[in-house]
Amino acid sequence: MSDDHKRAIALRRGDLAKATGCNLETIRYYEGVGLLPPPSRSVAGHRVYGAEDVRRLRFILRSRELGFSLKDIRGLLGLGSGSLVSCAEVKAATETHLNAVRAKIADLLRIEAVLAETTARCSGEHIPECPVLDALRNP
Amino acid sequence: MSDDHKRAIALRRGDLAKATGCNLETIRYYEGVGLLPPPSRSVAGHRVYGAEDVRRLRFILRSRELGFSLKDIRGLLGLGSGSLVSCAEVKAATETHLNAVRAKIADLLRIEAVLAETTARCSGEHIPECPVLDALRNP
DNA sequence: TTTACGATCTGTAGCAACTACAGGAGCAAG
DNA sequence: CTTGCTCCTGTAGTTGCTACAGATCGTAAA
Repeated sequence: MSDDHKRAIALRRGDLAKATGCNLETIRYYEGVGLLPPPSRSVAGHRVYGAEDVRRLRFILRSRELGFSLKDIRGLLGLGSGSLVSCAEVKAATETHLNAVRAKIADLLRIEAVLAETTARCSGEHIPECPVLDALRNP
Repeated sequence: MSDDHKRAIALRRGDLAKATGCNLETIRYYEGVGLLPPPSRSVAGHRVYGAEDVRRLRFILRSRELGFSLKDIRGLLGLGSGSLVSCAEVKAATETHLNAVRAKIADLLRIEAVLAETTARCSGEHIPECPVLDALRNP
């Protein structure tokens, strides 16, 4: 009478993949790296998942969409050490990540400016010296 | 009398690394993947580089800074197949890459908006439900 | 019942683009 | 001659998957 007192849903790996949009093999991978707990098994040894696994995997995938690394996500899930992640800790992790994202955006904007400028200067004709190649040659 | 008619400079691997700012091991790696040609060797078997190697490695590093993949760079260097990369081909490759960069920027801006909004909504206090975790849970 | 097809199981190898080590030699200075 | 740096080779680790190979399992039609 412990586990699920409601009629438990039982999903196979392919079902979980479809339910979450996750790649089939990635599920096994996440189990391997400890993001998903080892699920119970059918008599034949097939993995059997429940509603909690769906929620957890959705959380992981959503975090990945937002650019968190698997290490970050381990933290968000409270698998780091002391467990029981506090709201403040999650906020801190998110802010750190936000800074990293902003840094990357700044990087890419600089790159974009250089690329846009160089291609704009290039006619595509057979000119003695190519400004694009020049830009690559001269930092 | 062929190779270098000027007094050739002779750099060891560490010298080339310093001259370009490239990591020492990366030089060997680039040789392995065919971006740098196998250099001549000293009697003892040590790699010996010249001015052309410095130019080529600088070109590679600069391209990497701008986010080109090694595959892209192989193309820019004309190692693909028919060699002799035309200005138009370089321009096309650069524009393709520019589009990819812009797409990535757009991605990151969306991510940034979500992260900024969620952390703004979070006080860091012990509130029943954490809006950051909610945001991760509900796509 | 048999047979076929799909889904699942395991382990392992591959991708990018490096980085870092282990264990052995070379070379210059004190 | 010894110390200490550089260099040599090959290989393993990183991150986040993805894709096989070869075996087994579950189900549905013939």
